[in-house]
Amino acid sequence: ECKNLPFVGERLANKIWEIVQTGHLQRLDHLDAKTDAMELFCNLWGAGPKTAETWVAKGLKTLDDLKEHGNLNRQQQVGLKYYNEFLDRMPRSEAEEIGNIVKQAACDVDPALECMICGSFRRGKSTCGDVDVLVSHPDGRSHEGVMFLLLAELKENGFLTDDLTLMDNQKQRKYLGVCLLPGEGHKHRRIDIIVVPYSEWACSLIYFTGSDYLNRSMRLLARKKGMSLSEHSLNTGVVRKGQERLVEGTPLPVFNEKDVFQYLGLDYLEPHERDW
DNA sequence: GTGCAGTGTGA
DNA sequence: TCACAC
DNA sequence: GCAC
Ligand SMILES: O=c1ccn([C@H]2C[C@H](O)[C@@H](COP(=O)(O)OP(=O)(O)OP(=O)(O)O)O2)c(=O)[nH]1
Ligand SMILES: [Mg+2]
Repeated sequence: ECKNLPFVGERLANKIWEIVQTGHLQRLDHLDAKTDAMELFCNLWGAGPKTAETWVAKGLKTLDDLKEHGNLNRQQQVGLKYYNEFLDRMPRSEAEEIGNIVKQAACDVDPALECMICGSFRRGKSTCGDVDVLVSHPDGRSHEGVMFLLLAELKENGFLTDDLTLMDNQKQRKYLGVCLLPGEGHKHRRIDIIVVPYSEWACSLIYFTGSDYLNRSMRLLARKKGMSLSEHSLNTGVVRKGQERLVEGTPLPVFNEKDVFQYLGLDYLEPHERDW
């Protein structure tokens, strides 16, 4: 029956069948200590399968082992510090509070700045894994240097507690970090901020609203139509040989999200319909 | 059987 | 260039 | 797992 559901094929259906019949999946019995450690380590921000593999190979098993012998890079140290806090998601209302603080700070930097909370929040989800904020300036040029000023503003009152990207130059447009709402009883939360030229607002908005699955689907569709979609632009006349791009193509005029759907021949999707 | 998105940051 | 992230 |  469930095999008729999308993304449930024969292999998965058999597993579901086994669980329904026996209340158990044998395949899970063979999972060992190594698998446990791999999962533990891959949930650390900044670590993936490769790094986890080297840690397991060294015989490391616990988070305490990592602190001592993991040779953690800067991001992973932050990941370890907030390991448990980063595991869970925040209520939508909290994401909104965090977003509002960023909006206020942006307004203090320049009242003309436009600021939108994207990601799962914009898709209307009831919980959010982090807060994704898109920032730009409608005059088309004053976004330059804004990231630096915005972060300075947000650090003023200790709202940003840790950086996962370094601000080693003024030109950075993508910030990943950690924030903490003022007052008691709040957890540290992940925050992502991007500052983009206004000409890229629509493509950035599509990208940052997601979902990631929808982004990949739209980008694949673009590719099949000889186009290329990124957070910067939708290009036409792209010529590829496998992965490499032989001809860049030309950016199509895109003024809003609807334009992108239209060029791709898709019906427009409201943000809450993009939650694939 | 093959391919599966495109880009930014850190080291 | 690779690993990891969005 | 799915589209081709
Ligand atoms: O591999 C990825 C990951 C993310 N994104 C885009 C879509 C996504 O919606 C947005 C923000 O990323 P995030 O990881 O925050 O996802 P989310 O959709 O906001 O979910 P969550 O509630 O877990 O934060 O960036 C991609 O295009 N590709
Ligand atoms: Mg998010």
